[in-house]
Amino acid sequence: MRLVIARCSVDYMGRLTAHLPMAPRLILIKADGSVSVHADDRAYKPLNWMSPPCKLREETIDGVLTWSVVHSKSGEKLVLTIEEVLHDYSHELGVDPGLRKDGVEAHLQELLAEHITTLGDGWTLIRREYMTAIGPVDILCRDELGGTVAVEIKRRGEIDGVEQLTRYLELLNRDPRLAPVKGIFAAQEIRPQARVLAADRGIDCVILDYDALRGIERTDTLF
Amino acid sequence: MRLVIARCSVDYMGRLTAHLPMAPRLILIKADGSVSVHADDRAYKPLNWMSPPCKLREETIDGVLTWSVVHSKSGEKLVLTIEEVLHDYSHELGVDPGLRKDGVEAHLQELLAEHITTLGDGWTLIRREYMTAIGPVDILCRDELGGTVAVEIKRRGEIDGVEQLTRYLELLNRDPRLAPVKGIFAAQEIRPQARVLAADRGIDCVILDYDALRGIERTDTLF
DNA sequence: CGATGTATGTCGAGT
DNA sequence: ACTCGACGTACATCG
Repeated sequence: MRLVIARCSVDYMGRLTAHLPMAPRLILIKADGSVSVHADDRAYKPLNWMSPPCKLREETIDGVLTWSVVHSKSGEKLVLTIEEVLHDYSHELGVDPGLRKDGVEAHLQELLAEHITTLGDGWTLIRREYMTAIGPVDILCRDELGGTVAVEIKRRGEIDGVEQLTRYLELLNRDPRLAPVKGIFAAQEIRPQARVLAADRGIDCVILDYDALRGIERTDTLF
Repeated sequence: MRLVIARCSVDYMGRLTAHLPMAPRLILIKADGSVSVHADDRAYKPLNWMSPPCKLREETIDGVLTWSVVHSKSGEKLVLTIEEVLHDYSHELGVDPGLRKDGVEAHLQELLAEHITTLGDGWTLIRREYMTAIGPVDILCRDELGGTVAVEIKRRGEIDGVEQLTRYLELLNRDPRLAPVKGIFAAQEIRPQARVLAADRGIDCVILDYDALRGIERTDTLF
């Protein structure tokens, strides 16, 4: 990891063309080869950057220090013209042990599958990740009358999730062993427009309470 | 802008729960209040971060240095436990003059509207951003036989773009002054699955050559 | 303020 | 290697 603070101008020629006029900025060079140019705002997003794999070449042209970063595959190019280096510090960090995450969609799916009766008394799970030609349906189950139900789970329910479930339902309903298949769109939060579209398609909406589902799971292991 | 390299462990409690075990990392504190924790890889993306507006509080609990960053609106929390500070440097950068960009979707739409015959000889523009109840169609035009054509433009053509165009077509075809309306899905690059779905819906796909379109525009102003 | 569409999205998983 | 969907997506624009 190398940290350079310098007055520089930057030109990016790649998926788009962009230019940054001369100003003091942080240039961050990571061990994976990536280069990013940060201002003192915009949260963690750099003004400009190059992702690995790429190569940095330092050269002096007519007395002007220039750093050229070229992407090894696409040929995208980032050119930094350095006017003045204000700080330059390098430090070896080593490989990071990595991040452990909890609480994403996969977990929601797991929890709902284990507690499928959340959707209704007498409901039973057929299986999680039920495979179809166009991809896996999150949950396939039966309601209390034995009717097939396909459940699409999202953290936030938006229109494209309803479209996705619609495509699954269309396919599943071609299978005479399953048809008729009802749809349930389940999410922690469902956008009004998605709700309207779902209603129009005859799909039921269910709000999932993540904490409550997790609570069922952990009633025996509370602090 | 403050750059700290330190051995630290990190806990995030917010939209999800995450933990980073103790290891040396870069902690980047910007003037806008944002805090990000970087490893020596993963391009520009931090392992963990807090976006502004947020507040950083440094305190020592039982001899352990702790930085708590709390988001001012959502209450999300990032806690850094610092074991050893290896480098600590601050520098005022001032306000950045900002980035100038070229080459996005709006420009593609403009260019295609101006050169609608790219789609076919004798084609004519009805209008850009043709308004419907569910939103504006990118381009509405007539083919050489006077038939109405709705064009959806994307930089990258994916399934949801086809869905969007399908909804527009359904609506436009209810207008007897326009019907029948054909659909064209135009993009610099179209995903195979999007292409299949489009074919199934009777929608034509067109690949847009941004450089060529821009070339028509600039033949008189070359370097 | 919510809804919508773009992004140099990035990232990871599956094929 | 490529495709696809999720993301603590973030972000701007528009109603």
